Amino acid sequence: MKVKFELIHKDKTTGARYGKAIFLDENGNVAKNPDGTMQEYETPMFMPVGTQATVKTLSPEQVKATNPGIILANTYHLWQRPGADIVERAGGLHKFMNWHGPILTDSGGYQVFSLAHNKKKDITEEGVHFKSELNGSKLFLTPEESIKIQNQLDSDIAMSFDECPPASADYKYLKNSVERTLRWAKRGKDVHANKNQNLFGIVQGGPYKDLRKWSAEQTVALGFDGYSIGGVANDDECKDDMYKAIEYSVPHLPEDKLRYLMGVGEPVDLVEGVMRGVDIFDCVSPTRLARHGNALIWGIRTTEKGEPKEKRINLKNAKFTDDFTPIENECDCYACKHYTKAYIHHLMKCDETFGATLLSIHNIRFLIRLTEKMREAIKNDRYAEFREQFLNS
RNA sequence: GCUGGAGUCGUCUAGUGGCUAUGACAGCAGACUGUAAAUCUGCCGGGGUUCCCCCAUCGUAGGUUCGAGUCCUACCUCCAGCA
Repeated sequence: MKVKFELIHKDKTTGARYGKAIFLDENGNVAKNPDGTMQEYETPMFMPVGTQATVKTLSPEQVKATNPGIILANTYHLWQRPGADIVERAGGLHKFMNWHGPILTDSGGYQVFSLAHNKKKDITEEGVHFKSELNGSKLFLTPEESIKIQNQLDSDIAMSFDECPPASADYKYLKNSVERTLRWAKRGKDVHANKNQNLFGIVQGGPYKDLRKWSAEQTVALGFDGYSIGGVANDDECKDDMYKAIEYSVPHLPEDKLRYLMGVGEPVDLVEGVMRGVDIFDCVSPTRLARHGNALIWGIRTTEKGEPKEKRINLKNAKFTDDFTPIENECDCYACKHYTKAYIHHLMKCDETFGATLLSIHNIRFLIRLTEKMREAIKNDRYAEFREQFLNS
């Protein structure tokens, strides 16, 4: 299903975008979900991550109840297990994992950063050598292979295979890397064969204005169904560098295509990203924080480095033993409507999976509610005010 | 009552004459941004000026020894077997 981005309203003072990602069937009509609802999803949007074809600890029904649009899965991990052939024989990723909404597959580009780096420098022009984290065997992933796998997985949106360089990479390294990522994008596009699948390009270039501009312009020149901004929020990258990366990329991206800020999911970064023209985000943080006992709560705190960061509570802390109130009174999620902090504390102390489930539901719903509030603010041309309020909460 | 065995942090445990008493669990906190993450890190006898220092400590009390959780004696407690 081809995706079309409809830009509905731009906030008058900030330029933040409210729109819809609309998935079209072969006839160009809005596609329908099995339950009869239209396959169109409002932006700004937060996409929950289901790396191994499951949002960890949640059933598809539980994911759906958080009201998400698109969800993610990962090419590298599904390539390794169970293998693209198996998913294809299962009838594609949607059928395999029983998720009938849109799915975006990351290309494995992030694994170039998280798995290949810090081992050996094994990134070549041809592709990337991995040492399997499962059994140590040698793996080789190329742009062509990544796209072919994604074609087989039959996700709705495939991502170009890019290098996601560490935040510590210097200008010279980044320049080479950005140029290679562009060549990889072209190679991937050339073999992309799934007519029902969209292919997104990725802008790289670290915090450098000229590299981001060049990367964006060249990637757009190749022509993709949507564009993402990559290489942010790695290592100890400071917020300023992330915001620069967005500011230097966005002006060179077309207005009528989705803009995806990859891997970003701190509430403050969503708010800042949207102000700078980003439409969609994904992040593992709500589900990972959940498994580690943390619940996102409304507001901002300041880190030791002086940067704004999400507020959260650790339900494993002893002080919640007898706290019989919900995580957030005003939250409409399943966990907040039916369970107390004391109960979730108890589950986490006992290592009961249901604790992680409840916290995952809350954290995902928290971010999606945040995007819902952002949309309302944009529609009413009150985004600057909303942001101000959020940052001072 | 007799014989044998055993007592080490909240719990279990390593230790068999030599530097700072081991590890696990529990407990208390912290970290986490396109998931090698239901993981990782720190603390975990007491006190202080807490990257350092002082004091205490292997059931209790003595003893042997330059040096004892470790060897000896007595006692206490527990376990097993026998009465």
